[in-house]
Amino acid sequence: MPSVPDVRLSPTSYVVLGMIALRGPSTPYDLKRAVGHSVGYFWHFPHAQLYSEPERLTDAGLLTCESETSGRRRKTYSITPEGRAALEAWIAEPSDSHFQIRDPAELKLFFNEVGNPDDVTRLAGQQIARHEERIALYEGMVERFGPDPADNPRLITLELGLEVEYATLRFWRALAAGDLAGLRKRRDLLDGPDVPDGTDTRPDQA
Amino acid sequence: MPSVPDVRLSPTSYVVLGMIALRGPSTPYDLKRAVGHSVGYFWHFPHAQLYSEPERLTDAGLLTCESETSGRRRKTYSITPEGRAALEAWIAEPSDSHFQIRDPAELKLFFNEVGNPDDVTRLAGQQIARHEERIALYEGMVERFGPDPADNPRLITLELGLEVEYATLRFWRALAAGDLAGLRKRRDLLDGPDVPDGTDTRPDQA
DNA sequence: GGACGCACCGTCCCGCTCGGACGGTCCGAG
DNA sequence: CTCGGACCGTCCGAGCGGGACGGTGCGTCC
Repeated sequence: MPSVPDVRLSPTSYVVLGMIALRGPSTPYDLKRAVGHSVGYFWHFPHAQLYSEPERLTDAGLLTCESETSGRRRKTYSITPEGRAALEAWIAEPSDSHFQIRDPAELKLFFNEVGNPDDVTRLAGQQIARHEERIALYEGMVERFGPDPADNPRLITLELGLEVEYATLRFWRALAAGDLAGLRKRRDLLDGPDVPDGTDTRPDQA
Repeated sequence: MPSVPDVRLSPTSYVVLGMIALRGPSTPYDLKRAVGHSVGYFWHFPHAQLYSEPERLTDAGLLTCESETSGRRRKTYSITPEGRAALEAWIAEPSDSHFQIRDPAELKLFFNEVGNPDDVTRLAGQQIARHEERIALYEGMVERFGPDPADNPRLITLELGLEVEYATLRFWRALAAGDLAGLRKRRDLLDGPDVPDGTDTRPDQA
């Protein structure tokens, strides 16, 4: 196996690698569309990177590139055994970091003290609408593929997306209704009132 | 009111503005710590930006800067009326974008087909532990401040964080147990089995 | 059937982001 | 006084982000 120049593989790298592994040889534009209606829903990747990243990965020996000569300039990338190995290694290795939720609305909520109170109400209304829309979208997808995740393993991720969307929706509805206590109560109903496990990680100062 | 050179205000900008609005005059290091045990939990901001961003904002007239002369070089930033106005305007204005969940684990799950099946099991186990830890941390914070969000409006955001953490935890537990159907069932129990509202946004191709 | 219009596709650019390395500062212990 | 370690600030280089721009192919209309 030829030695691979060490490159930093970012999440973007793995998305490219993964998409090509799942779909077979692809052009950047293929990737753009594939990402756009799958992982793109919860993690946005700007399209320009889907052009530059495969180049990097080709240099690193994880992809090979075939340029079309006639007509529209177009490059088709395929995954190499090294690429597949790198992808599998990443999947198998323990995850390094906790998730991030990048939600401007959440920031606005946090800083709501400086605005005026009914900003929060408006914000909540907006978020409710937004998340309802998302849920309808996701539910539609589930419906079109059948509810059984065995049919399409990629749909498992959709289920996670739905769970999070519903949770967020519940939160904003409770906030709009001024009933956060009810939210907590319903949560306990599902999970039991006790904190799960509780390693004694001490929360730090706030 | 002096005219303000137009600058792009990013979420980072508003975090800086917001933190200074809430806390009063602060040094970048103050901001770093304040962010670190609040918004930093769900949206990571690299510390270097908390030094450079206030500079930008000062140029834009949204902050003022006072340098300490003696001892350690240190700059204390305060918010100007223009800064506060910009912040309030942002809070009031409708949110532009949907949240993003940047979770490497979610990506790994999506690409699980290419790895081997028990990678998923290991992943689930890891995530369960990770989220339980987080929940314990957050619950600890809630406890220290009392459960009544009226006591501290900043804690409302914590409640959202908890809701999302619990949802995610439920998902990974269900996945580990091989019972995603049960997950869906419990969700219906909370929200009713019907898709909320459903604007007829058609899901696109998959 | 040439000219036009528009969707499709690829590239470039520039400012910001990111994380880590590095260096200075303060304070307590030895 | 000196040393060490926590505290604090700056710098740098690679990567990200998103929008502008330009080319390509195809259908349409005169």
